[in-house]
Amino acid sequence: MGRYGSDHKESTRRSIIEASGRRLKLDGIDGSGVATLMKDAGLTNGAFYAHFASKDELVTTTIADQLELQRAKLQAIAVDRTGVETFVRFYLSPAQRDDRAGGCPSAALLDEVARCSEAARSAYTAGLIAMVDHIAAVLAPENPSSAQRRTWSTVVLMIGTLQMARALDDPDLSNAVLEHGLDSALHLLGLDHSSGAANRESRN
Amino acid sequence: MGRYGSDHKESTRRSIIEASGRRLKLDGIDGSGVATLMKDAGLTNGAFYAHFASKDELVTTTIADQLELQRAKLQAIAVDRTGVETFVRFYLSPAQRDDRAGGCPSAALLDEVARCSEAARSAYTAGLIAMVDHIAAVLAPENPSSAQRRTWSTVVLMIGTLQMARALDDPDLSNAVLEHGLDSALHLLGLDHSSGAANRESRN
DNA sequence: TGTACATCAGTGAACGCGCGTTCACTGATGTAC
DNA sequence: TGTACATCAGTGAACGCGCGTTCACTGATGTAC
Repeated sequence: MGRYGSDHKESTRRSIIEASGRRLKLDGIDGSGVATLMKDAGLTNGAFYAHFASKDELVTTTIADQLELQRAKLQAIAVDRTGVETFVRFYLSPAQRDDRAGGCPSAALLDEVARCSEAARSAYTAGLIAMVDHIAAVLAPENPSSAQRRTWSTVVLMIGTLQMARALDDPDLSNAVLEHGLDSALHLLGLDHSSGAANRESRN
Repeated sequence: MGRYGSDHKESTRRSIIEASGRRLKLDGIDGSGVATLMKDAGLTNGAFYAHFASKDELVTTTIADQLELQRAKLQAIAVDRTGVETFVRFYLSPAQRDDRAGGCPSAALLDEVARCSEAARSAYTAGLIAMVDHIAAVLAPENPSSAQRRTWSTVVLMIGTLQMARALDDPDLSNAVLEHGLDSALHLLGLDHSSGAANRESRN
């Protein structure tokens, strides 16, 4: 054996992936260089290729890891309908909007993922399906597929809302878009406590 | 005067902005170099700085231009409620999804815009407000502000849906997400012709 | 127990390349006389 | 009318820099004998 413990390399690999998750979400995929990613993990650029065959392999691995982390968090919080609402309210909060490095990978990277390699898009697709399936199962335990439509729509609404809230340079408008998105997300999921359109209109 | 007509430089500038619109949407902002942008416009890199002070200035100008083009298109199509529905149906079509270079600037660039300069974000914000205001005015002519909530939510839903449809690597799932997004967008706008939740459920 | 060697995660300089930007120059036209 | 000059959009080479990637080397440890 060398000078390191038997699980040292694996733990280094994990620290690279975790640092990469934060950096990619903060600066984007094209905006993050290998040297910066390694520096974030406390290493120098040369060690990178002992862990990954290419930057694209790290990107793919990071996307899969980020979605898995988010799925675990979703599963812990969204145990029932009230839990789903809690998750949605947290997701569409100013705190989540302002935490780019620690927040949702989809909101930070979705349009870049669309330009990524087949491997990265495949990892992303698998991660998203897992989360949508979980939400649909909570909303309609007896018949999850019946909740697929509103679940997919709500997920893309939430992602789009967070992206928009980050892009707009007017803070009041950004907050308003978050609130509108929250109302509509809960409405699409059937989790709003209003009696119909008249009630919703009155809140505008 | 030099060897060119009096409006030659202005028309060259326009051709750079138009080529830039396509290229930025195709390869992203970080993914598009000045030399490529100029080559797309039929020029060499050196001429760039006779038209723009920096790449960021072109990006800002291009974002403003793209949103203005989209606003003009929206205004031409969405003249009444039926027109809004036509616009939404076109937006969430496979053809729009597959036309990245010619399609929606928000769907192609929204998460990159969030990382852009203040000037670019400001141009984006102004462009989005103009479009949302137009739609809200068509939906509720007597009281446009009452339609702001559902309009903003629908716009972010549409953008998120198109991004997701482009990121997913399963064609069937991508099509399904487009269709779910369309149903939900029309529902949020009050343009669906269903009688309620039961009808929507049955379509899943 | 002591010494020579193998291991291997990590270092840091270097590769060729494309980035955003600068600049001396080109050359077709209009103007001056 | 003919010639010298000014104009200026566009050219293309070059700047320093950071990119993704490669590689000879380091050095602390475990193993062999």
